[in-house]
Amino acid sequence: MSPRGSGQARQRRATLADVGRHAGVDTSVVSRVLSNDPILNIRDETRERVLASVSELGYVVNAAARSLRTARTGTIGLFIPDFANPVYAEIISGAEAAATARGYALVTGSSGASGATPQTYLDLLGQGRVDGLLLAGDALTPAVRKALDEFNLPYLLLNRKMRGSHRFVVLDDEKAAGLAVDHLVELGHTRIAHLAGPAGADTAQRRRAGYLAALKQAGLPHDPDMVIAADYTPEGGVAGMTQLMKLRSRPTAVVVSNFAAAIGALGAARASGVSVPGEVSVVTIHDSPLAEFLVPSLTAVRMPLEELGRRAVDRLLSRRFDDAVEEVVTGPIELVARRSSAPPPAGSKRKAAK
Amino acid sequence: MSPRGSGQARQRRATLADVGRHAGVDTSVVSRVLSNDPILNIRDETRERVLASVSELGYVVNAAARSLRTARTGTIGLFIPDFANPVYAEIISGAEAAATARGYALVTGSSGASGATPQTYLDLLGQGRVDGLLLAGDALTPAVRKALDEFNLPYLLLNRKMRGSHRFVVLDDEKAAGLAVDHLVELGHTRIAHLAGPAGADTAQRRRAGYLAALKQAGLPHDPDMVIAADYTPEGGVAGMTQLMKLRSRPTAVVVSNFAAAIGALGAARASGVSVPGEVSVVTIHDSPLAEFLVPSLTAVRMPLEELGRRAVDRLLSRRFDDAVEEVVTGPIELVARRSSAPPPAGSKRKAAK
DNA sequence: CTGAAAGCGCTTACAG
DNA sequence: CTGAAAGCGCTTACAG
Repeated sequence: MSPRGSGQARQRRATLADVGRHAGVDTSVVSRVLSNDPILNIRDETRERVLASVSELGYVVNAAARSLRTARTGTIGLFIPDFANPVYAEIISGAEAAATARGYALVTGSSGASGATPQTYLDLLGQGRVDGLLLAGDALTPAVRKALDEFNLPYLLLNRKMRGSHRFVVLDDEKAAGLAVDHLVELGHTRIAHLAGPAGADTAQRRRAGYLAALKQAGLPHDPDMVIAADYTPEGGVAGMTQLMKLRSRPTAVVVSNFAAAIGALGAARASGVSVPGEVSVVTIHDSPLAEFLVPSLTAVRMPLEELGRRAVDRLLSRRFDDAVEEVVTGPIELVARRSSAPPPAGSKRKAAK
Repeated sequence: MSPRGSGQARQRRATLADVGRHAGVDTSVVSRVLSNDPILNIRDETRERVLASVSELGYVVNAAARSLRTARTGTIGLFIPDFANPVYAEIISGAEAAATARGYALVTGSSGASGATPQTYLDLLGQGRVDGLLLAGDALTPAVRKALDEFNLPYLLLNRKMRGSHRFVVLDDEKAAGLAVDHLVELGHTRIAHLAGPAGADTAQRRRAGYLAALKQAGLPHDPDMVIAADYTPEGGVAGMTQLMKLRSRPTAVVVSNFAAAIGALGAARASGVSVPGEVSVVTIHDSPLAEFLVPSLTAVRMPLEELGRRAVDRLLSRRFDDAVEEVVTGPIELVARRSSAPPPAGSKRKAAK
């Protein structure tokens, strides 16, 4: 392992040939026994002997040799922009479960880590280390796409649609935003703002669309001042909320597109002396174990992120490369009501009407 | 890639032989040109021709073939218990940077994911997919250890010491806890409690030791009632803080061993009607971008997690397998003072004395 | 049916 | 010095 000191040879691992010799059969027989080749005719007694040798010698297949021979690796890669985003923890969990269930290894890497330029990870992928790729966030740059096409490497966009690509698995972000709006409408709100995500983010666009559709459905007017792009960060939420609080006629409720931004929004409201939910209700998309512990605890729309990871792996593994995959995960989306949402203040109607 | 439909053969990728043919040289020459073999004597003109063919054919080395030949993979694995713990995001970031800088790929996996039993990932590792392993959390169970020894696979414990293992890279948790105590002592606190982590966690033990040492250093008595084991979760913090608030003679400050637990502790204080920092100050170990946005914002000891990841990779790659590695990362540890810590309430001296 | 052989794509010791 | 050949450890089509 050491770049220097090549010595210290690792104890040699048992090979198929070792097992064959030990059991007195050909290596091909061992291989077939281990892969349960239905064609193989072998006496039970011999099979037992082979298996005993395998376990006695501690034989484990050599992935490199198998992969060289079969041109498959049994590994799929998942690239995410940032391990710090808790959304991905759940996605990874589902993806790992699905990969494991199918006998694949899932390796996760970050496409934006310090020092890891896209080229770095492309080099790795181009070397045939994975059979397919799940790409979240902005991982599919034009350069990456070109390389994937060149390598003929199957891939699927995860939680992201992209112009010109017909291979993605996403959540029903429209519905999620709609649920948030519906909840606020039921509480009696009529002036509902939206802290949308960054302009470039495709999830943000779909949530925005869901917000607008739900407003329309409820017969509420759409005020463009009430929709503000905000980064998916606490700072983004602070900036957006601060702007909303400066409006002549303030919203009585805000649908925030992202949990981190919602934390910032709560902070900004507090800083401006605006009571939540007394003066303004806040609902966020994506729940988190922390939501319960914020002040006030945060009403959130829970998304089926594990299911998203699971479905993405399943689709990647079960489709031929050139098939289109355009799937919206149908897992349960539900609003978890907590303290940050309540009926609008008594005076708000009048205020809005003036 | 598809388990069914094997057809749809991927376009064949260029091999060394293709490049050699294209450039009119032997494959071995191509290999040597690409690896910059200093022994190789070749005319500049020929070298250019080879390189041109490489780029024209889009040749990329086949990792499986290289790995089979060299018995090395150029990959190291990092196993963490849980992607949802934000501490690991920073560690991964540092580890990826270090691995990339050394020409290695870092693949990250979770040892505790649903469905991924230890055996599952052991099988994968045993197949020779990585040259070495970084293990965080509880990943090194006795079974795992036995297997690693059997496979002669180099590994290093990350952020964890373990009885009987002399291969680890950890942070200076004692110092971190000490800084937290020192900060509170400077503010005038004399009754400083500790929400220690779970009994089994080695980081918890070291933080506890640092807490005790700092108390002693400050000449403060150690009250066993003031040290309470608490899970590294918001719920753990709630339970621990609730217990502390019931003490006859309450602490005026609490050093919490973990950020998630600190969030729970703040919640519990609020629920009990105890003002932070008015009645009790809270300091946590590990900073987070969220600390700023909690109510009150949370004083935290910032740890060099990226450096931990970086060092672990460096040590794993530069040591021979049987060398002992016992390293405490020396990166900067610093206390970030925010609103959750303040001088003790005026009456506290009297109260403590009664 | 079954065993022996070919060959996946590399790297590098070695014969010339 | 340099090119050709061996061989890493598998799997599987195929000859017998």
